[in-house]
Amino acid sequence: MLGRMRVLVVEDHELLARTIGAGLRREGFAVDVVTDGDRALQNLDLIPYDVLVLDRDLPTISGDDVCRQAGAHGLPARILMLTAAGTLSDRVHGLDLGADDYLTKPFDFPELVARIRALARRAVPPIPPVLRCADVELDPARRTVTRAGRPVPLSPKEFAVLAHLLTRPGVVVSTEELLDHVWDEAANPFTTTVKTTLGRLRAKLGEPPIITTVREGGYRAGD
Amino acid sequence: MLGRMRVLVVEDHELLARTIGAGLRREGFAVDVVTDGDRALQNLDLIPYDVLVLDRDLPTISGDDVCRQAGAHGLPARILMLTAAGTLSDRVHGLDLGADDYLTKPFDFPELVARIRALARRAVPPIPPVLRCADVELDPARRTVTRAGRPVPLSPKEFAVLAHLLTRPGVVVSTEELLDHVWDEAANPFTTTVKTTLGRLRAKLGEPPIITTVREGGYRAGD
DNA sequence: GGTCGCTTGTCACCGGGCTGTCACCGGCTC
DNA sequence: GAGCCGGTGACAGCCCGGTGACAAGCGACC
Repeated sequence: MLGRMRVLVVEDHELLARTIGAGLRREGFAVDVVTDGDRALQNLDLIPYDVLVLDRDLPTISGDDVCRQAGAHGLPARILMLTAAGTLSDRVHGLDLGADDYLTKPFDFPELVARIRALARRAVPPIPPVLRCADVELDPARRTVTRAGRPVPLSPKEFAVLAHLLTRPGVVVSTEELLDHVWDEAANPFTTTVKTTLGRLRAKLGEPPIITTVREGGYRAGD
Repeated sequence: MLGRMRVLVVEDHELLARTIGAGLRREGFAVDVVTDGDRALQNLDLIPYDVLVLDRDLPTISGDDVCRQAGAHGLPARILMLTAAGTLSDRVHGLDLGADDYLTKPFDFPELVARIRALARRAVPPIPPVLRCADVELDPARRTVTRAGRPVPLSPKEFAVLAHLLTRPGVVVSTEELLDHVWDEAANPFTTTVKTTLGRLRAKLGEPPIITTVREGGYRAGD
């Protein structure tokens, strides 16, 4: 990766924070260190960090909250969460909150560096964890869809199609692309599978329509 | 992110491979499963996967080699490596080879799913540029045309003709060229199809005219 | 193991809008 | 004024997409 990578370390344990900061600087990163969530959010507003190293147990504002707000702001930083040795569900929950990776304390420093590098390689901003379109919300982590607050039960295929459409609202997605990404090799492109699935999806979503058809083109959600 | 969810699982232990495949399909991913590195590379050439779940210990071609070659090909897939419980340096090495994440066996299935989701949460493909001419805008991705901000509903043929003209503003496009690019081989060159379509297109675009006619030459948009 | 229910792929059929064709008209050029 | 060339309105066939029905596959549950 080109240029210096900007890293923000958020860690309330001061000694640990300094140690991490110094170590990362020695590895060539441009590092800022703050010790609480308020400062973290302030800095995030000002500086386009590449990676955010975030302790989960913070005073005032928790790491989870920082994570959520960072996601909501559409901030470009990749998030690496530091957690105390916890349960599996804790760890999974962290990822689904919008973190891109996590590391359990205590950790070895080379691993932290390697993970930061791996994160910085992903040049692309993360997507906020919940997809919205009008009064439809799709939560990838919880695998749920609601319309006007009411749950809409969807089958796996229907959910995948809707998720695919909602990632790029307003963009027309062709039948071929849907077959490529939602179905697998076994899918027969000469059948009516896609349009049938879309019909069922539309029926479950109800009125007014969320998905429009573009003749000869494909389907579009939103706008 | 979740919309694009094509996953290739490369795992030589057949039962494990099947289990992972079935589980991921139930989570809504489009999954292909192969059991060796050769097949993996073949599939990677053919299909644009989003995430590659790669066992490190493979027969014939090692996971490391697949990883390297996938990286060399500039393939878009994110790589999640599965490793036997190994040393730290092994794990770091995997990340530096180009893998984006790793998981040590044995692992819990929910964690695998969470990590794949985290990986799939990634770049949106670049948006094709919007074509403009005076107050007319044509967005190829959204398949929309607006005039002075107001949407102009066009049929597929009309849209294709306008798009073709707008890609080279000011250039005269002959009827033959339009037939070649917008219509297919079945089009009958001795009929009035093109001029009829152009008439309808002009009518929908309204005043002032965007498309001018060059007698004996063809049509031109803009300039 | 049997049965129920859900999901999903396939087929047949329908309806509507797109589009190709034709006839006719109008303007420009010899 | 005749000959061309392009524009326009009407119309009919057709193709694309929507829908309902059905069956196979697969878990879940008893």
